[in-house]
Amino acid sequence: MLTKTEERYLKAIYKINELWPSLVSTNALAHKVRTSAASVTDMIKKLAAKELVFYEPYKGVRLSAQGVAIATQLVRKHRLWETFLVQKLDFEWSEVHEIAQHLEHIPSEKLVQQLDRFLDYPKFDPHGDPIPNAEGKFTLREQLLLSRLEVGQSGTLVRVKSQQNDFLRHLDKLQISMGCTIHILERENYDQSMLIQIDNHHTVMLSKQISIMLFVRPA
Amino acid sequence: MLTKTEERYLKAIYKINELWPSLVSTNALAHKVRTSAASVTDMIKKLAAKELVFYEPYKGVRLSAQGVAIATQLVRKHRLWETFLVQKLDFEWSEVHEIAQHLEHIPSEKLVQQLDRFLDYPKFDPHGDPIPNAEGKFTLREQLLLSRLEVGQSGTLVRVKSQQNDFLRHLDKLQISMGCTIHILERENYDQSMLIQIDNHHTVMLSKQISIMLFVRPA
DNA sequence: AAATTTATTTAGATTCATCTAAATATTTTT
DNA sequence: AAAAATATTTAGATGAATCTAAATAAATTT
Ligand SMILES: [Mn+2]
Ligand SMILES: [Mn+2]
Ligand SMILES: [Mn+2]
Ligand SMILES: [Mn+2]
Repeated sequence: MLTKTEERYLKAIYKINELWPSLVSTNALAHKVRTSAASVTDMIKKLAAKELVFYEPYKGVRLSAQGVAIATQLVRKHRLWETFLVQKLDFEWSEVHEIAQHLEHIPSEKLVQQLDRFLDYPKFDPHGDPIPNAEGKFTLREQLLLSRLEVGQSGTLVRVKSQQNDFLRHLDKLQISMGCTIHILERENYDQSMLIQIDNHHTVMLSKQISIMLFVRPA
Repeated sequence: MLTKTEERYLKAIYKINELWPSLVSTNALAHKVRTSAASVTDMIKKLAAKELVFYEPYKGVRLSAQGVAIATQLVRKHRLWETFLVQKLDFEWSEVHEIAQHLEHIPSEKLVQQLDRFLDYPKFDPHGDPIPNAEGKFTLREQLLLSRLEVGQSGTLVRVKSQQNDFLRHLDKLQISMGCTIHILERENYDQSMLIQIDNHHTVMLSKQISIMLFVRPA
């Protein structure tokens, strides 16, 4: 049995790897789990001893097949719980990440299995992230960054890149929600901000900072 | 914020007190949380320092008002989660206690609140235990031990006294379930076992060991 | 290629929850 | 009331996860 902390590290390595597919550095991991590099070195050794990661001193760390499997199950649990909180308990998408961080560590195969069934095997969580199935498999939808769309094009919001409370609440304020249609009206070359129209309705100005956090399926 | 361990101790004191309303001894508590008396003494001091318990060395410990409030909320969460697992996720009543032991420590006022609402404010959990409301209030139903019923009397099963997996599965095997009607057919004076009829249907022999674990509402 | 900067590891300390063994207090028995 | 048994506390140690500071390795700059 793994401790909650060991699980946290495994998932952190997995998530860093998602964005940057190579050896994960001690510092990157330390930043991700909000601890010191020294603590990371300790934990990495522990995980390596359990053969959940491959570790080369000074070079970095990567998950073993078993490590990937565990991390994937954690991601699965996390996203299922988020889906549950939004769909069944009427939580906002900005509130669920933090609670799911706790729930994902509840042990019980059957619990995940039944939760998945109860939710009718959802494929994506409230932030558009894919939910791995019991075997750890999931599919990615066609998606590209909103910032890549040209003037005149439009797309459907299918995924957000951050789970940060304040970011999601900001989207709420702009009335940007999952599945909405975004049409590019104008583009400022200087700072790459864009004027967009949402659901053929209201128009808002989006900074580059935000447009690079939104994934759309082009229309 | 309390650690999971501190919460466990508070709830343990609460539960011991439910059965035996007086100062809780170090040993009783040690037995309940499955640890050594020495560890209990340490933890008690910690809780006393936080004013969650009153502690007199060599005499025992009892919860402060704040301690009671916290313990009650834990019991509330535990029983709500058990109810959720049985009613929504199709778990057996024999499976839920262990999982709820974990879920009860998930922090979030809103989570409990919404869960309660989702379940439509249940008053009792799958084992017939009362669920405290958000203010910590709950009502006890009229109930007495099955072992107190006389031959000829009958009652409805409203509560079981143990959550042990093997005990509950044994009841399953005997087809004794919450809400069933139990009619006393015979009573053996020697070992206080009883022959009972369930739901006017099948008859089984019940040992004293079991009949003192079942609460019924007399018909 | 040497010097400097940055990243990583090691060493040593701290806190939490636990343990065993020893000391002490309380309760029960004789 | 003394002795014996039991319960509780204290003392000292351990493992997990963390920290800071120092040592060392690797990468970058000059
Ligand atoms: Mn999340
Ligand atoms: Mn998510
Ligand atoms: Mn229970
Ligand atoms: Mn219960």
